[in-house]
Amino acid sequence: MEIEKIAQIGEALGDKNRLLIVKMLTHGEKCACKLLEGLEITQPTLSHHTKILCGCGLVNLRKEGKWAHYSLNCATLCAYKAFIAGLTCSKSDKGGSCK
Amino acid sequence: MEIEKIAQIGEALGDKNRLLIVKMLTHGEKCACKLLEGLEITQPTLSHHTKILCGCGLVNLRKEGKWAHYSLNCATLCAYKAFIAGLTCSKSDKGGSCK
DNA sequence: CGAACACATTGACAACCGTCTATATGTTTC
DNA sequence: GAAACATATAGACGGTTGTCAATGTGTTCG
Repeated sequence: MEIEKIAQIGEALGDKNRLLIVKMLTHGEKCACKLLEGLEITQPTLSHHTKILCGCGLVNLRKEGKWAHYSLNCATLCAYKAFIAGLTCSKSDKGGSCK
Repeated sequence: MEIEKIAQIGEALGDKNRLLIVKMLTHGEKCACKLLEGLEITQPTLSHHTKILCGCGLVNLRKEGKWAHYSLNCATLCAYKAFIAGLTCSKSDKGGSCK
């Protein structure tokens, strides 16, 4: 994965509300209305954030009738995890383990 | 670590040049002049980026004479790694392993 | 001291961000 | 079809961002 893409994901994760959305989605797929309950923002603002999260590929959207169901995109999340995990603190820190 | 702090780190990692700086620092401490060589930005812009990276605690600064030596802050990096690694794709994804 | 060097700070700029209100789109239900 | 509902889009707002040229600060060396 190119560095621009990683930066884009980092940027998406660089907002408290989007981080909260991602955290909520770790418990499984959720509709926008459920996400909204857990946040202190208006509905259009949530829509804006979900668009950014989908835009960087971190979140999937499944439309069902009038509902929008959001879920984490495992592939993208894992790619980001792998990149971050690969950041070692020093040369001797083999594998980047944080004991 | 509070969610605001994680978001701040994510934001710091949400820029290509800062990501490149962090990557360079995984090979050990480096002075600003060395970092500058690996980037296509001016010296003041680098200074701006290092300030942001230090500000969120991801990077350490060690001054030695006229040189500024930068290195990764293991504690902060590991805390961020732990948070990201803890983001699971689904309930059944125990431990968030990305096989 | 004075020059050269490494880096930080200032101030400017266009571009972008997060947020809101208002409104539109599409769906379900009566 | 009309009303109610779930979500998206548009437009506006102040604030922030990444970048640069210019300048300042502190250090080293002749």
